[in-house]
Amino acid sequence: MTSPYRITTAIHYANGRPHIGHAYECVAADWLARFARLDGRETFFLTGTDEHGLKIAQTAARAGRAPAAFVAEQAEAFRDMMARLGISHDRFIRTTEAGHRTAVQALWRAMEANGDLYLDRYEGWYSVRDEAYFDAEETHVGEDGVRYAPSGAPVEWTVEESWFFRLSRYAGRLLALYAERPDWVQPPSRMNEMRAFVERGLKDLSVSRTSFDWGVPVPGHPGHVMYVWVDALTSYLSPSGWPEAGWEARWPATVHIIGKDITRFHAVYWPAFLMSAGLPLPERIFSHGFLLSRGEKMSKSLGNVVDPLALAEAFGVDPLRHYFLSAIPFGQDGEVSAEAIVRRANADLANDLGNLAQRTLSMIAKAAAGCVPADGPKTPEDRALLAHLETMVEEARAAHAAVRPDLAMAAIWARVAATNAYLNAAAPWALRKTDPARADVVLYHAAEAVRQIAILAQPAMPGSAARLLDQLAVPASGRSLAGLGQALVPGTVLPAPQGVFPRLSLPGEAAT
RNA sequence: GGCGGGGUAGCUCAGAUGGUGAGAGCGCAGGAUUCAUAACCCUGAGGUCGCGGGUUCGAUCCCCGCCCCCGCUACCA
Repeated sequence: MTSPYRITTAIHYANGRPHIGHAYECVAADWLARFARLDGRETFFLTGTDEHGLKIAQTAARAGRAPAAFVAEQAEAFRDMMARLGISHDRFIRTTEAGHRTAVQALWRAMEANGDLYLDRYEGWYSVRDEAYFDAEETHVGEDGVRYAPSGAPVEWTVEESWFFRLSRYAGRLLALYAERPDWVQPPSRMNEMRAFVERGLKDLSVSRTSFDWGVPVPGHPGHVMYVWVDALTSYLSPSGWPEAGWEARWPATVHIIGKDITRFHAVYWPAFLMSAGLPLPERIFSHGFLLSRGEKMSKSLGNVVDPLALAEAFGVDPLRHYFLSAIPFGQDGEVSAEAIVRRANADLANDLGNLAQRTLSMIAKAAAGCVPADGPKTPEDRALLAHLETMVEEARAAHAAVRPDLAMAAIWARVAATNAYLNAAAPWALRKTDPARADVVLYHAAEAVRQIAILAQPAMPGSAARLLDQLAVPASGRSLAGLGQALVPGTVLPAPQGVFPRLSLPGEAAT
């Protein structure tokens, strides 16, 4: 009944430091992976760094470093960020690993054996700074007589011997794939773009470079290094051990989580490579949006760059994760600011969930002698609350299947609000004086709600949710989705309640 | 230029195969309450559903035109 769940983030280009976009993608993928594990699925969560290419060689050279040492340091920076954000990847792949190189070369040979690779010449206007060729129409000749790329970098006519991949062969098969599985790429707008791109016709793809050597060598052709995307995309496959036996346990991926800017590489080139090599395709590509600051893409020149680790440091990892997952419809661009994170954390975490847990647990501590109170005859209100809780997991599963953490969060918070309303209506603090047995029943149900909510909250906020479950004395064995049915046992001794979600304030603002 | 998506409450968004008073969360205001993290709960304020035409008994949802925003339009990643 449970199928394996294999998820990847994009492979992070090791040319720069980790930024908030990497953090966002990692947190989203982490939520998906943790949810799958919680649901009892065998999960393989892969992330890593893309460490080859001319730009990295150049950046390393500028820093006076050997490329290998430079990328090792960069990879550490990514690992460190992930550790600090609580990312639960099972494998961190680096494209400079020997095993990866072996897999890339094996993929190359497989494509070659299928007749999809041929040696030719690539020529055009090349910009060294952009590391790219441009069509003549894209360039312009300046007043100084020099021809420039759109970026403003000078270009020169360059002829390079290059291997080509017969991408043109695959247009029909790609269109058939898109037609058969319209949700193969999500959101739908990205699928439309990919279909339009392929319908315009595909040219063969230059897949080797002779202008630098920091990459995977083309087998049998010294002087040629593989185009970085052949190398990078294969990093999703190489951790499986392919082409050695046993790779089927780790491939194909259930979903690739990527940024919208690299959709084409994943939705066109990658399936074509795999088709050529006779390998199964990933089951889905999900392109998320960008994080914006003050309505614009972050850039150093605008001075609106937001550092993810600084945010985690200032406000806590879980509030940051909660913001990423709940505040932004996954797939769309979203705004990030300290103000927005604080507002969200105070509204959802401190006021709603934190306060719900605190009022429930402190009433139990005071009135029920610190034990799970006794259950009893149920009123229609009790049944309504329980019924509402019971549908929470299916809503969350549907959101997970749709790769929409935001919808799962909305489903959970609907129960938080319902439980607060239930408590207000039942008023156990008043009942305590008139009908203590009934007060116990109400508190029992409130505690049950907190338990179930905390279980579902674990993928988003592992640390905070665990603290809630600790306070309800929920055993480790009862914290999975399968454990949702294990109701609290009256009489269980509970630890003294402690606030889990403090109210936040902006730096410089008086705490209230 | 071509193709695609979008313009709905202060903000972020949902929604209606055309028809009782257009929704949610946040924010804001008022009320109630005091178990709780000045939190929770209730109520509310009224947004010409981008602009102008058309079709229709009736359109914000259909058609036409216009304005604006965004994405894609291949070999940087």
